[in-house]
Amino acid sequence: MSELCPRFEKAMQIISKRWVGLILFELLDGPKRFSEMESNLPVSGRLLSDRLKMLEKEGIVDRNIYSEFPVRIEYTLSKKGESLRPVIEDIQSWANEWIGSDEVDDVVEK
Amino acid sequence: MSELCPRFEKAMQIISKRWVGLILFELLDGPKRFSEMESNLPVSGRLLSDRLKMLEKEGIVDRNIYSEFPVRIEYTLSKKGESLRPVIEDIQSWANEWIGSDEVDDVVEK
DNA sequence: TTCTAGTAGTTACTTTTTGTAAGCTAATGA
DNA sequence: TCATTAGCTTACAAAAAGTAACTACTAGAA
Repeated sequence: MSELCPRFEKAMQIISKRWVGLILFELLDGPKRFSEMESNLPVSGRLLSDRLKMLEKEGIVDRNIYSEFPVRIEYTLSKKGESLRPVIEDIQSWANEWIGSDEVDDVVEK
Repeated sequence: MSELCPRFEKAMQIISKRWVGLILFELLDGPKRFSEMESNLPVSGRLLSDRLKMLEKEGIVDRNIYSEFPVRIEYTLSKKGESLRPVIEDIQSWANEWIGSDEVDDVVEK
């Protein structure tokens, strides 16, 4: 059926999953804790947990546990994740150039 | 709640909608007809139709009607759409560097 | 040893979105 | 009138997302 580059398809499958873009955007800024991301992003704990697990499984995000009191867990980008920086930055540039300030809270309709 | 750049959020909302990446990838190659995309991509007519309408509404895709026999309708990228080329090309590069040939048909699991 | 506070999730449940298949519309020219 | 091209609509099934309450772990206090 599809004759597209399968690696591209797989990459899109990961990156275009809902919330993944915003999670990567957060992490490009530096290590983040679960609760920090939960309050910065409009995403529920359940989905944040799902996405972080998926990204960890894909080798894009690292999960670091610090056995302090209370326990601290930080998420960071792996080398593979960090190398997505140009993608996110290009999207940011595109958005700045082409998305009008009046349409930022439009719902994307069919 | 969210303190992210709202333009970035909006851009991600468009780009990360399922199939949009693959549709843009197709159109970067040149004008395409509906049935051509339908057979090149693993997407059903209903969703292809939905996505093309959404992309047209967002000013990313142009719909050109040629009153020949039989009628021919071609989809092309607008200037706004064409300027997404770097994003798609970066994803392609990233995929070539980081997605192993053995994982291309993995399902993205939670 | 039980209590409480502070993370970091998980579970059970509901709602929304997506996907599929089949049939429908409209225009044209043989 | 019939086949062709291009796409739309409907009805239904499957998957994903949203919500709110709940659990697990640790450590110091009572």
